[in-house]
Amino acid sequence: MNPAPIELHDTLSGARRPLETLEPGKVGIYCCGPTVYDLTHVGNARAAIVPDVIVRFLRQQGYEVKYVRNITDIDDKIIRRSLEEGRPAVEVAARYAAEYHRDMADLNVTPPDVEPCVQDHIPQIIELVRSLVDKGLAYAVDGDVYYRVRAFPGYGKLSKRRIDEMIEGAGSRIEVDERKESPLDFALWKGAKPGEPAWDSPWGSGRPGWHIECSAMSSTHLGDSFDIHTGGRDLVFPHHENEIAQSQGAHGEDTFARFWMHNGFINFAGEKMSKSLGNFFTTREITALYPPETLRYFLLTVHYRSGLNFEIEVACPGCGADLGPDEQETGLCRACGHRTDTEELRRRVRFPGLEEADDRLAYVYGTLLKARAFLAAATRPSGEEPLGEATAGMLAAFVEHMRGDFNTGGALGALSKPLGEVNGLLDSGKGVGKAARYLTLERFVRDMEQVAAILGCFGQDPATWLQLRRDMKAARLGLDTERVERLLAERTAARQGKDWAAADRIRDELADLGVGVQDGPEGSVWAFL
RNA sequence: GGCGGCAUAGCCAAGAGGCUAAGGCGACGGUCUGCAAAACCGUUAUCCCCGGUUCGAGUCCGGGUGCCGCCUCCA
Repeated sequence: MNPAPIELHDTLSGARRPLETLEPGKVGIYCCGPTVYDLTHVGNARAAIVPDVIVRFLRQQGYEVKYVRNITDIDDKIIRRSLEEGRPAVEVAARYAAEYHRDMADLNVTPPDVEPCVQDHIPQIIELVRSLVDKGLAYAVDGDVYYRVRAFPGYGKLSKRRIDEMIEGAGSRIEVDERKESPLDFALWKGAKPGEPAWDSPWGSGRPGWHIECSAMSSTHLGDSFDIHTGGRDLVFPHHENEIAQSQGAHGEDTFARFWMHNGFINFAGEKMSKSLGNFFTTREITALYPPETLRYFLLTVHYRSGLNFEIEVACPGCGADLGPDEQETGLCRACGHRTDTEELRRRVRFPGLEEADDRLAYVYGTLLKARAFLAAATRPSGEEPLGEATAGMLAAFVEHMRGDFNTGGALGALSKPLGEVNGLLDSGKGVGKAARYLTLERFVRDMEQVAAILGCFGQDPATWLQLRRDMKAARLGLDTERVERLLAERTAARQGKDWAAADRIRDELADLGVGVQDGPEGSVWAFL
């Protein structure tokens, strides 16, 4: 157990605070998981990867972590979807839960210790609602039960707003239900409508409202009080505000989550991802183009609380010009007048940020591959030698950044110098003793395993990953790899005959395909330019 | 309208009072190379504007300006 403090930003206090857990050495964390009504999008991916890295880091630091991430499988959106698909809501939920699990596995997200779902917690939910009614914090109307927001003094403390301001601002936007005492009162229990999933309750047949499940499931699995609660920024209000009202209303003001962590949004072309804007991308659309780890790495290059911009490039199929945002929307190229339909444009989208992440990952894995090959071919020296300075300090610097509110961006930056140092040693090793060279590389490889355990990146077999990456990039670019191999063989023959002119001509031809060659002592290999 | 967040080099991005403001991409120069590429080395910023607090501020406070988000389903 490392005594150095871990600091994290808490939304409720609005400040960075040292992590002090309820029980020393133990952390209970609740993560608001998905509502399973559709395929996960990249925003969902981020909301899962962020707590995953937090949990991994806390464990690496010696904490015993109990990680709970729920699945919301009863909800208006699921019911709507089930009507669209003409299938029972439970089937819809089960299907998208399975898809979610597949995406999470692809993205190397550690499964939670407990993954509760609403359907399995109806009794706990009813009990919680009943206790709120008993305390005067909720009231039943016609089979519905509403939370009496004005009866909870702290309402608004998380999202930093006041009830009166909200009513004023929202008056024109919320359809006021006359049966509610206040427009802000929210449903804890909804009376059954025909065709909807329903359970018996003291207020008649019905189902839980949106927020109550997280209050019930967190206390069931982590207790009335626990350490960390995470979710996307948009959940601050109303979801988490309402959770606080429910849980503290039922269990006391000094209960519930001690730290609230919220991850920032992913934006496309500078604006929030949204279906209506057509800038909505599922996780799978991305992982069809790039290795899943590339997406994961890309999401970790920025601090979790910041917004993250996904730049999009689409070239006009007609003239190759980059299309601007409005051209992307209309599909009409201003330069040549070519019109392209939306589906076609989506297939042609390129993500410069992901390209860069992909290249960077290839550099890291390439380094790892070379370092391991070197170590496998050499014998370990006996005795001790001072290691390369950057490599020796790498893990400590990395961890230091992580301790400061899980700053993955800064932590990743701490790998650069060591990476350069290691590649330098691999290249020549000049000016460094043989033993120091070996031991530095050994240390690097070993510490990168720690880094990989924390980030969930850099942990695959380098050769396998590099191959996957190359295949996907070839597919993405429409590269004929057989032709490349053939040209490469021709060039090798030319070089052996010292026919430099022919060799250079073939190299130009390969360059036109987007491929560069690297000549080394063991022959030539190709890579993307 | 209310509330919140952000503004650091050509682009992305760390930084939460104090040694020479991380890192990545790009660009330029060099090493290596048949020439290249890859890899390595080097160069490339005084932090939106104004005022204040402090011995000292990118970092704190006040006022501008500009983006973004939430207030309705949203990760």
